[in-house]
Amino acid sequence: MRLEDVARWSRVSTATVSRVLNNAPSVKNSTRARVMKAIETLKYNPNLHARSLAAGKSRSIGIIVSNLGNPFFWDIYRALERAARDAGYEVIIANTDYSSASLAASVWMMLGQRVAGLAAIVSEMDPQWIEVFEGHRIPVAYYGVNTPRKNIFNIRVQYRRGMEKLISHLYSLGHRRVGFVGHHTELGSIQERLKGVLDSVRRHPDLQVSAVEDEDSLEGGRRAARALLAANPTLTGLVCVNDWMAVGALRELRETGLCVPADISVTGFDNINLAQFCDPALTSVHLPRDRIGQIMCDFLINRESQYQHEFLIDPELVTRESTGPAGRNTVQT
Amino acid sequence: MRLEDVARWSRVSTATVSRVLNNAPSVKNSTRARVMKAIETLKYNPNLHARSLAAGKSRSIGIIVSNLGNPFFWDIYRALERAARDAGYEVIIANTDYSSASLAASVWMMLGQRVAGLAAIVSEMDPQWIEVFEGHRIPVAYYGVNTPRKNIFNIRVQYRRGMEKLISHLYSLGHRRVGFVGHHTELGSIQERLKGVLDSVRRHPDLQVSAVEDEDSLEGGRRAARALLAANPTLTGLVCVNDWMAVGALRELRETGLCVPADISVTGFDNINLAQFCDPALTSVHLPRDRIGQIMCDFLINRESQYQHEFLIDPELVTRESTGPAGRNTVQT
DNA sequence: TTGAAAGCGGTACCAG
DNA sequence: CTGGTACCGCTTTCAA
Repeated sequence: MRLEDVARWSRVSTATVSRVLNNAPSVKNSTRARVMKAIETLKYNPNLHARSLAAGKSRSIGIIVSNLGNPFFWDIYRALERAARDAGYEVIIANTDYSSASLAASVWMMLGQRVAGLAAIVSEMDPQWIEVFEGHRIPVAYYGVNTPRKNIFNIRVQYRRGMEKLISHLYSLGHRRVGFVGHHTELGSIQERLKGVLDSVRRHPDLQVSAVEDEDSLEGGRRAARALLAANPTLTGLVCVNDWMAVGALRELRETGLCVPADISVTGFDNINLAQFCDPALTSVHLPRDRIGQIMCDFLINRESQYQHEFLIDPELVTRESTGPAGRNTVQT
Repeated sequence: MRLEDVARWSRVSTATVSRVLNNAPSVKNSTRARVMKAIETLKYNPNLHARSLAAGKSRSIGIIVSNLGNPFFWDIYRALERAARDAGYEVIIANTDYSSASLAASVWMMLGQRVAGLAAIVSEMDPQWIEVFEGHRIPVAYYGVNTPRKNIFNIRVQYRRGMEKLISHLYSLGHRRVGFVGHHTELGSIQERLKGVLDSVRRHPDLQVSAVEDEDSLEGGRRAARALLAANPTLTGLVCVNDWMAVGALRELRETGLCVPADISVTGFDNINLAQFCDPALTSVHLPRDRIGQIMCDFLINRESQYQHEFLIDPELVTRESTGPAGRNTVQT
């Protein structure tokens, strides 16, 4: 079923059918109706490849994320998709699993698809890619690029400030020995969170921090918590790189018989919905996923975002049940 | 940067470059090397649209799901993606949000993309689509199509058996008044779960069931639980259509001050990872997402699945902490 | 308001 | 082993 079939059926040229398909204004109503009917009865379905090849562009924007299984990314995707769809665009997703190889493949694919714009929400985004994109003239919205760069649209979360808020919160509750549950710490934006922790340490000389890393998953969080406690049984607080892993950590603590927050406090990051649904509800720091998704889409499509080149986010502390005064593990001096 | 540029640079014809790109065996090593180098230095990136238009097919398979935000669907997607990638295929995702309109759009898009195969894991899949697909000659793997049909590959979960296992489990623990947390009950496969519940009622005449529905989300589960308890304060058990909503329900119960399972038992469905990470861990029924994803992909790509036309799954009961003997709410007769 | 025809960037068949 | 060259299905001038 091709354009030509529809054209023949409705006794017009393919050009006219094409016009109808694209709502060109210059088509007589009667012919338009005839063509529409043909499309209908023939169940014609345009070949998107041919369409974007001929048009030289595709009505779709791409989004690459590290781990869609983590609700944080999912929320951003949702917001971006909604905005894109409202503007008449499709969204193509790619998941990288924090793998550089996978990222490369995804980027390649997006480029091959000739997406109209690309949202890169991957902590493993290597600066080299930025140049590749510039060469391709395709607008890209980044998330979490830390090295300042001119002429790129970047959403930068002030992780360190977020982490500092969390750490200060714990410190003021009397915690002096905390563990950090991280993941893929070699990566930029994540590294940033760890730095936030370490900075806070410097600020509070009597604070001891031990870090461990595992994969970004419930199981990863659980294993990390286990490792941390095994090496350091007297920890009174667990700072997790994100809520997703924190939920895993909570599970491990429960298993061990430790009560949160009576015996040990736990903090997350991102403030995903699940943070309110786990037990105890997680103290976290809020990242506006909806906003992020919208802004990125807005930039990609309209290209005239009111935010020049960088959009800064200062995460806000959200205190819930998982943090409390340092309890029985506290050294009695 | 087009094929022709590469051809010119390496002093060969576009045909040869194409051969190199597709690993055709009949290319002299020296020329292959030259072309490769050209591709490399020019940073040539093939236009996927042109490619699949010319080839008449695309190396990608599509997957349509109802709610990727629910880990159940995510797990299936992951398995399918892994299998597809191993076979050299890309995977295109589409999410429908349980909306028929959205489903139609997704199907249309997949058809337009000329996917090599399609996995439809949507409870709202209307039988009419099956005919559309047959007209398009594209292999489709369905999940949860209940009305028996010849010549389609379908993975059918015996929801009713699963539900019966859950209900029997509760019944044997002394529960006689249970609530059903459902969602979109007008849809086929979900309807099936509700039927499972109702069937069990018939089997146990003294069992009372009240049902409520809400959206498939943590919040939805929570609201449903609230509604159920408000209308029926003496329930001793909550049967949820899936784990995702069950986690939301657990939250509500905790809020209300009810202890699970001491005061009220809760069951899920799917046995997603999160079921082991929530508190209390959920009693559920296991659905092998990995297996499902693999089998679907296998069928789509190799088309000679050892499973003829239907793959039946009999969900297995997994007992955990969220269910126990009917407690204080039990009527003292 | 409509049609004819030249591409868009590849693929693949047919020669050589 | 390599080149020439019809398409693939649709968009988009340019004329009519």
